[in-house]
This record gives sequence, structure tokens and C-alpha cells, in this order.
Amino acid sequence: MTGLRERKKEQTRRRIAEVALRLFAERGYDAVTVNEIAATAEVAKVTLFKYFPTKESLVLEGVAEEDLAQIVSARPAGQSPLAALRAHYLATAPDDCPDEEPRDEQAREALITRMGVIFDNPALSAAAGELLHRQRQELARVLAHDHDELTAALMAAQITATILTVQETFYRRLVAGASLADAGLRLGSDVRLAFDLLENGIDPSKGR
Amino acid sequence: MTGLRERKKEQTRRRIAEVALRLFAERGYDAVTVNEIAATAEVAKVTLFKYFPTKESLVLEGVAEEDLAQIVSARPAGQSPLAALRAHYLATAPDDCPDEEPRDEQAREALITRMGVIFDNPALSAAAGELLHRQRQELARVLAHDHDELTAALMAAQITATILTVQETFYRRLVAGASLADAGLRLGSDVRLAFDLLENGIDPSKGR
DNA sequence: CGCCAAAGATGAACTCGGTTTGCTTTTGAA
DNA sequence: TTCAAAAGCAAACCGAGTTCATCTTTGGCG
Repeated sequence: MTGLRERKKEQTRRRIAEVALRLFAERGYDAVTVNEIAATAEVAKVTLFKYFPTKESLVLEGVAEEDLAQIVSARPAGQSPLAALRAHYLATAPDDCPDEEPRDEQAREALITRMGVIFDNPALSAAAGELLHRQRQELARVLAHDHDELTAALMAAQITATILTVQETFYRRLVAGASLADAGLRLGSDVRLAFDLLENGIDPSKGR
Repeated sequence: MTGLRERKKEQTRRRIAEVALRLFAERGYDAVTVNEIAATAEVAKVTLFKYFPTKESLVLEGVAEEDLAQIVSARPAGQSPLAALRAHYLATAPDDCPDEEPRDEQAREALITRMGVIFDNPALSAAAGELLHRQRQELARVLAHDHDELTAALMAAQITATILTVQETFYRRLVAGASLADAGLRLGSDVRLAFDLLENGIDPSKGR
């Protein structure tokens, strides 16, 4: 059922996203209007908004789409939630980006460009954080199976905050020019450090 | 130097804020336009925006104004950052709200109303979280004195996420109808639980 | 092939948050 | 009393996002 209609839609969607990303990267998120994007992509503004509900979504689409709650609730019996998450991030970390699996060089570059745009704009970074924030609630719900409500909420908050920080660090290094290989290598040890901190707590004896 | 001018300004500002809060509480944040608020408060829209930079700020002003970085960097020698924060929140917690010190019943009620408005609207809650997020960066800077950068960033993220969660829990209880005394009592033990979790980590043995 | 209903695209007008501009009123200090 | 600065204002403007009525494209079907 992949008729001409579907193909055209997919094509239009991609054209809009590409144009938007290019313009954002060239002149900054705020300096580009959606009217401009629509005109450049040769669609009406209303059409653009049928594909992407907001201007933000032009950039944020597909970012941080992991389902933490799912990872935790699908973990093998006997494994702690934290161990499951650690394993997940260690598995995806060393050779690829945690958010997506860009197969080719081009997709990688696009992802890095996108991250550059996001980190360049405080409102966008905040919105990206919000995406994870929503997962927090579901994660808390799953964790509440084994803990009281406040503990579950606290755990979920700490976990999502930690993951966000690690991802941010990783992407900032990439945007700052580190090679993907280098950043990937450091990501592995970063994940370990982050989860150790989560598991063992903030040791007061080190805090002078 | 508290001339007529200053008094009038303060008065206008308060009138705007009160009108806004009342309308928001009556009909919800989204259903009230700033034009309406301005008209009801009998000022021009442009005047309203001279007092409050955004619609959000009509509600969020004065919320979460604590300076975490300050608390940490001003701690007595030999005390860990976490201990300083714990002490601070334990001190303010039992008998009053962490964000402000409403002296009279009226101010308390206004605060609760405001929190009700905030928690009623996802975008507003998110914005409130953003306020704390900004403190995160400064807290990380201070913590970086004693830790490497990633560790400091992770600690700051976990700490702010934790504090936000505790505050949210507290206010949700209030909005849900708990008496201030009850909520305050539970807040004390909540703070202890939260900081214990931060210090000791998420114990995997409890995570089934 | 030709027909038609449904899906999709469109431009124009609209709402709302926020800003700019150019002007009048109010205030406080000399 | 005078006058510059501060404050207020109406109206026009901007950009994101929506509504609506209209027009085009597609694909299924006889």
C-alpha cells in the first residue's frame, strides 16, 4: 500500500525537514521564520504545520525517542532497573549515538548539525529536556511497582536527569568538533561513571 | 525615596498580578488572554508587559528563587555540599514553605492558588522546572571546584531533579487539599528520604 | 478509460503573545 | 513654576499557530 500518495507525502515531509535544518544551521533558529521555511520548501504554511505541529518539532523530531519505562519493565528477571538501563546505554554507546543509529556518514552529519542547532538555542535545549521529562513520569510509574511513590519519583527524576546530562555532554563534545569515534569512546566511560554515581550516591567524603 | 511614584508603581504591579492570578484560577491559564488581564487591571497591554516580561512571569514570579549555588559555596568549612543543602531544606521545611515565607493566611492561600494554577498547566510546570534548571548550571560550576566536570554536572543534575521532585510532591499535596501543617510535617521526612537517596544511591538490592 | 469521493494542498483571514513607535500625561526636583 | 524624565497609552506591527472555504490530486471502481 505504498502508493504514489504516500511516497509524495514522505518526500514533502523530508524536504521540509531538510530545508528547515539547513536554514536553522545557516542563520540560527530564531532568525528563521516558518513562513520562510514553507516558502523555501515550496509548500503553504498550513501544509507545513500539518506535517510538523510546531516550529520546535522541525528540529526535535526523533530526538530522545527511547522509552525508558519500556526498557525497565522489559528487563530480565532478577535484574535491577538501574542495571537494565546501564546495560542498554552501554550497549548502544560505544559504536553509535544513543538516540538513533545513523547508518551512513550523511545521516551522522545531519544529526550533529541538528544537535548543534539545538544546543545553540536555550529554548530548544529546554524543550529537548522536556521530552525526557515526559518519560520521567512513566518511568516513575514502573518503578512504583517496587518502591513507594516518592522514592519512585525521586529515582525516576535522578535517572532521567543523569541520562540527559550524559547525552548533553556527548553531543556537546561532538558539536565542539570531537570525532565521533573519540566521543563514542568517552561516552562508554561516561555512562559507567554516571550509573556508578546513581547507584552508589554522592559520596560525602569526597565532597570536602 | 519612597515617593508617590514608587508607591503607585508597586500598587499597579500588585493589581496586575492579583487580577491575573484570580482570572487564571477561575478559568485556567490558557483560557485567559493578556488583553483581558490588562483590561481588567485597567492598564494598557504594553504597560502590563513593562511590569511582567511574559505571560508566564505573571504566575512564576517569585517561585523557586533559592540560590543553590550560593548555599553550597557559602557552606561552613568541612561540610559537604549535600549536607549544606540538606540542612537548608530541613531548616525551611518543617514550619514553612521552601520557596517563600508567607506570613499571613492570605499570602499562604495566594501561594497555594498559584501552585494550583501552575500544576494545572503542563507548560507552566515545565517552565517552573526550567527555573531550577538554570540554577543547575551554576551549581555545577561550584561543584566543579571539588570534582571533575562530568561528575559535577551529574551531581548538579541529580540534586536539582531531586529538589524539584520533593517540592512538586509537597505542593501537589497542598493543592490536593492537605493542610499546610500536615504537608509540612511530611515534607521534613520527604527531604530526609530524598537526600538519603542522593547520598547513598539507588540500592540495587532493593530494586528486585 | 472515465468518474467520483476522499485526501491533500492552499491562500486568506484570524487569534494571541509580544514588540515598536510616536505621542500625551504625570511626577518630582530645581 | 518650570521642565526633563518617567510612565502610560493607542495603534500598528510581527511571528507562531488555527480556521475555513476552496481547489487539486489521487486512487478505487465500474
